Amino acid sequence: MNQDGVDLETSLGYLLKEASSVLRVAMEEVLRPLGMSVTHYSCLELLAQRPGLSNSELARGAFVTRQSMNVLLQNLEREGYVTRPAEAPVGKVLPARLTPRGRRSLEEATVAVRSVEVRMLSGMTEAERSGAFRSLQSMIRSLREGGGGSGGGAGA
Amino acid sequence: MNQDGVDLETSLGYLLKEASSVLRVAMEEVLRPLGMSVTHYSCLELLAQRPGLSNSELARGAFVTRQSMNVLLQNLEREGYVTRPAEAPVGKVLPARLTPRGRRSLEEATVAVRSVEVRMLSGMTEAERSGAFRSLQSMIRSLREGGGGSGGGAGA
DNA sequence: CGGATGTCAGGAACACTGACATAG
DNA sequence: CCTATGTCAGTGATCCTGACATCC
Repeated sequence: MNQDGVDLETSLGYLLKEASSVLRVAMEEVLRPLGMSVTHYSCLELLAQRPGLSNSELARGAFVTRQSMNVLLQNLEREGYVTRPAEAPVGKVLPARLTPRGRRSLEEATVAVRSVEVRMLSGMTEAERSGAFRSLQSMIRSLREGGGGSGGGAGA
Repeated sequence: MNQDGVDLETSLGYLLKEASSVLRVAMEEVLRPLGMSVTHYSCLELLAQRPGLSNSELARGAFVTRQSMNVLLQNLEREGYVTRPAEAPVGKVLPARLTPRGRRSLEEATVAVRSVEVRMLSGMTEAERSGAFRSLQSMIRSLREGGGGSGGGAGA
């Protein structure tokens, strides 16, 4: 068996997909009662940690297109969770910031999300966590290096 | 900073999402020339390794709903990549199998996907890979245990 | 009867591609 | 000119919900 196949049972790629799927479901589960999607939460969290991020920067941080983030951002702005200046201080970039209401909303969500993360990491030692951290960073870096169609970046 | 936040920079959850996002993009990139989506490929791969899987089982293995998998399966059947008996041999379960055409299609895709997986794992030692494997399995197990609303299965 | 399955249908939430104008 | 950005519009894939029949 598996003379050519990747062998799903032992494939790190498959396991990575499975883990992120389970994590996504778990996060949706705790965020749904708050009327919040994962991207929604990610946006607020990004703004809390790095106030003034632009729409495009938020999109990259939440792993969606800037168009999707724009729709979300407009909703958040209309509902009073986020504010953006009417005029760009420089260029076209509109720096977004949380309102007090946005901050309160995020606090609720953070409690819920953190409980998921704590549960996910239960049963792992500190060494295992830092090992997993480094491994994931390595995978991301390797995929990004050779990934883009812009040409080979494999060299030095 | 981050008196309450999860700190995206050091969050394994965030890193997991990032890694799966990058992996997904990389897989879509190599599968697109073959006219194949990730779920499409996953379905063929599952059938190659475990012939006779039903629609519901394939859906669980590819992390989509059975309705979504059903649509895909019908397309694959109509285009001659997969066959299912007209009558269920037992119960309602229709065991699906790859046709020779499906197998050929999968072979192309496997080469492409495996190159992505190899690239992802480049720069990691064997110990790091098995460590990451165990860590991901642990995260999945922990999230599943306390996750579902079906009740606690934590007790022995 | 309940539980799991296969299948069809409608609608909703979400994301993506394409396109355009603006700014550097 | 080229790139990045913000934005509008249309499209697509996925999901959820409900429904119905079948099989254990």
